[in-house]
Amino acid sequence: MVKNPVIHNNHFPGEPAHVPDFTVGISVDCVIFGFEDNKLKVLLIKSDMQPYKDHWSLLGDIVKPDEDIDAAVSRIVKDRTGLNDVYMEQVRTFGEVNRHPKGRVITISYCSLINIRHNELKILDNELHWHDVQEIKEMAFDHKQILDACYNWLQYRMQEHPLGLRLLETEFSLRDLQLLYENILGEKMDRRNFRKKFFSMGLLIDTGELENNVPHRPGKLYKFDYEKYGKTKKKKWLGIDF
Amino acid sequence: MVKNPVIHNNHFPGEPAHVPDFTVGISVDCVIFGFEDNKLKVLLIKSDMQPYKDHWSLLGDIVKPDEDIDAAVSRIVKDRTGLNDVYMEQVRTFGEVNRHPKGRVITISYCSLINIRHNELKILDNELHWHDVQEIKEMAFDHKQILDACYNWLQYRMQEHPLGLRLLETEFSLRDLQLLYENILGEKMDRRNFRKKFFSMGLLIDTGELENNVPHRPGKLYKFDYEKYGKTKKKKWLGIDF
DNA sequence: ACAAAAGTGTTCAACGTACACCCATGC
DNA sequence: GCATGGGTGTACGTTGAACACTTTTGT
Repeated sequence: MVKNPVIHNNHFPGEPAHVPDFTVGISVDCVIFGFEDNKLKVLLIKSDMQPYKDHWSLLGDIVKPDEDIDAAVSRIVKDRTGLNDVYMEQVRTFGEVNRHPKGRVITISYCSLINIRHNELKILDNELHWHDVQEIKEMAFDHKQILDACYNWLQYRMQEHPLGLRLLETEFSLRDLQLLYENILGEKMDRRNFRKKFFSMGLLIDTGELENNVPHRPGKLYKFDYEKYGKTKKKKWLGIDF
Repeated sequence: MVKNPVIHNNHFPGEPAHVPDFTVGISVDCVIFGFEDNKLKVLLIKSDMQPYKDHWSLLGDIVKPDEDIDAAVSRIVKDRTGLNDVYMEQVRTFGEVNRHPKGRVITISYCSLINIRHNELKILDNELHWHDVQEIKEMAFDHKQILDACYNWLQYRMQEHPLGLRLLETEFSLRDLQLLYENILGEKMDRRNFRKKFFSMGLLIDTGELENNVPHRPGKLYKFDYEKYGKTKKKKWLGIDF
């Protein structure tokens, strides 16, 4: 499927002298995380390509020739979840020669975090739905490797930045927040220390509301102060502000 | 230069159903850092492509159709510096539609760290040489943006991991090490605290040698214990051990 | 009354930071 | 003997970790 794999120049340019005329496909693959029932979930569909038919696959597509990479990711997320302006970040590019059975395809992986209840799945072909990240063993292509990289990325990043909040409802209890951290990081935490740490950031707004329909003393509900957070000085990472 | 930009399917596959037949170029760009005269340096050549002719450019090349991405980077580094087995890491992929004047080219940027004295520059076309990172203002394509991302990456990473040592001679004084950190991070540090911190890692081997030809009391020379470092438990980051 | 989780402070250890003096060498 | 940087220790503040009891609500 690689056509005319001929390179027309060998002069070691500092940059390509022209676009070569062999075909390399560029795709993006989206690891869209959600959180529900105290479990980290990822949105997958079934592959219909041999030899991976019926294996689970990330949501991906070819990047169109006149489309920015981020735009391709936004398009996929929008088409599948109905959501615009989703939090997303490039994680890593995978391009082993034989990673794709139909030819050379290099894929740029992105991680997105969404609230699983504030979206509605669309284009439900190939059994699009949410899967427990912990249960996933095998996947099509090198998608397990990509998922692992994104999960690992999430674990690191959420220890430094309040990313995880995007997985929760806009109003949440500190219990919700702690369970989110405990489940994604895979470790129990001390409730007092956890609360202390979050309050000391000064970015939680007490809504005045309480949980309801809980069979115990209801906890306070908070919102995250995105406005204040936006004004705080942040370190840069790979040229991007957080 | 984009040929036949036609996509043959619109069925939202979880993966590309086949490699599309429009041409997208894939390149790698290498930010090869060195350190000399207390300055961080990067290896650049002049571009000979309009409209960037005579602008400085990173070392890059098209990824060959049967070549892994890492292999392309190794090839470029080897061809330019003569070095094998250089430390390198993928940083980020850049792919704006109009980033390249000759068509759609997506580039995967890598950062490499080498000892500027333990290599010999090869293929010296287009004024290949080392430049002070601090002095670089304008570059060809989006290469300034790539350089900034890699510099920022280096600043972060070297605060967590002893990467920077790869920029020094195999035997170095603590003064060398501190100057390296101060220059790359752009801040003065306390000598006693700096030494304490490095010694507490337990990864410096006293060679028994001393500096010579210095107009003051000579400092001890150390080696880094790569063997012991290799055995220490490390955290994972994007699926890669450090 | 009981079950379940909310809410709350203190102590200790580890770590980072600030800071000043004597020592060895070259000139 | 003087200039230059090498080499060292202590005190303090901040941060993260460990740890238990009272309060509020639903059943």
